[in-house]
Amino acid sequence: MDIHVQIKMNEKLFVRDPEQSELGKKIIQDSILLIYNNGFEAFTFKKLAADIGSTEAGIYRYFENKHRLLIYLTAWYWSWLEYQVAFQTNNIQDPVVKLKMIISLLATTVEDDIRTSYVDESLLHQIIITEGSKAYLTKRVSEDNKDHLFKPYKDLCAVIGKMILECNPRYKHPKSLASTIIEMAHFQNFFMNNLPSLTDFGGTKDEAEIVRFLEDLVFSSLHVVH
Amino acid sequence: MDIHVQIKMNEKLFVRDPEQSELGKKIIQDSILLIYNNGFEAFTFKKLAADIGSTEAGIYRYFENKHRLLIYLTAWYWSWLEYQVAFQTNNIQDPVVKLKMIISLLATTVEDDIRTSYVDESLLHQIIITEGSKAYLTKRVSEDNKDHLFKPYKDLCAVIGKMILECNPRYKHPKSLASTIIEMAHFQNFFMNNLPSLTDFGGTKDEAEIVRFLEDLVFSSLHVVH
DNA sequence: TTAAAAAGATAGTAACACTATCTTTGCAGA
DNA sequence: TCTGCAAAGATAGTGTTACTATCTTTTTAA
Repeated sequence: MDIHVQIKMNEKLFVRDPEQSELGKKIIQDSILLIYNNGFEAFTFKKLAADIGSTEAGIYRYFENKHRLLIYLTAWYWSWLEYQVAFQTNNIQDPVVKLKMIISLLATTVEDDIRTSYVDESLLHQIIITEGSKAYLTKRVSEDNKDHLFKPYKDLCAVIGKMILECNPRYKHPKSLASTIIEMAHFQNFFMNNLPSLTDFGGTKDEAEIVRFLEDLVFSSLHVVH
Repeated sequence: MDIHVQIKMNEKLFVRDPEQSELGKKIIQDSILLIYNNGFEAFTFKKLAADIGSTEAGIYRYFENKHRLLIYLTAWYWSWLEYQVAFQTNNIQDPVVKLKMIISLLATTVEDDIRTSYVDESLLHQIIITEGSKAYLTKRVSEDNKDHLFKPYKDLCAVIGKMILECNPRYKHPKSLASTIIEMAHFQNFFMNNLPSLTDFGGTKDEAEIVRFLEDLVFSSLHVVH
């Protein structure tokens, strides 16, 4: 089987669709590498262009600026993760088991999905942990939100919210609990590796502990035994 | 009573202590205003200098760069909040009541503390919500952490962690739950106001609902009735 | 009174974040 | 095979940002 998963992205995320050309794909591939290695602050279109043997102006033909590229990467990641969730929870009936699967997908190192040739999901996952929230923590959030740039994130949150209600239809804050799970899956990971005293996992640095923490948090809140 | 609260800051946070001069205090006061109004990305030392009628070089005599200034502001805020927590929970015996007080302090709009003349805590609170995590979400975290720049945040987290254990000594993840409370008090507020579909408070936009969400989250996890 | 610390004034540089324009390449249809 | 047009490459230029340096003036504290 030689299946390629392609994710249809909102057209406002780019100037020219990077999935439609070799240069576009190289921009995605190498920007992931560069941001992963040097961080988003140190990342520039000039360095990216040099890396892929193109020019600054060439990159600008695909993305308005580096912030838009970051939003693109996060949107891509959340879309891909929602697909993973749908795929991995398919045929599971028990919403508690489903929710556990989602927590595990969120909080555990992802492997590179070979069906998406030019995106290294495991690097992208690390980028989302460190840089993801910078996509929306800006003065422009509302405008960007009107352009539906955060739809994949919100969709995933809605999916998780629904599953929470399936576990306990009387729970009062499904969406807030969903966004808490998503954010904390990443923040606890970041803290564990960089500011360990903010977590209880500094000793082992084991992602499985984050999963246990989140499961306990969620199912205690839902008053569901797991 | 004319009491002035002064917070002793780590010397690595600045080049010259801004609390020791008029210019320094103006830098703090006006940087808060500027970042509040335009966001951290658009904030520059040049604009700040123009605003306070000084020069760019003048600002650099106090802070190495704008990122250090942001770390300073966040460190100041967390120190001030820990003081608030100590003050407001003094004479309360019941750890559950104490924890509720902390949640309320974290998640509710703060009023400007008149004892700190040049810092507007209510604006600073808003800045911390939007820009706070950018202080540590960088490639430099570990180095900055070695210089103890995040100590006030970690101290507050430790205080909350202790109180969690007072409520339930057998709870397994006090520090992670503490950092979750802190982060979510802010993120749910940001989401409520900017990406409301990520929360259950989009309709009312009422901070009291965030408090209820967090209390339910915490006391469910601790298996404590509140 | 004096000297040294702080602040002000001014200038300069490298990198960043773009925009513009012109040329070359590749490829699809007539 | 020719033609036309879109994508990419090459090059240049501009305003801003993020600093650093140096010199002068003002303030302050011994």
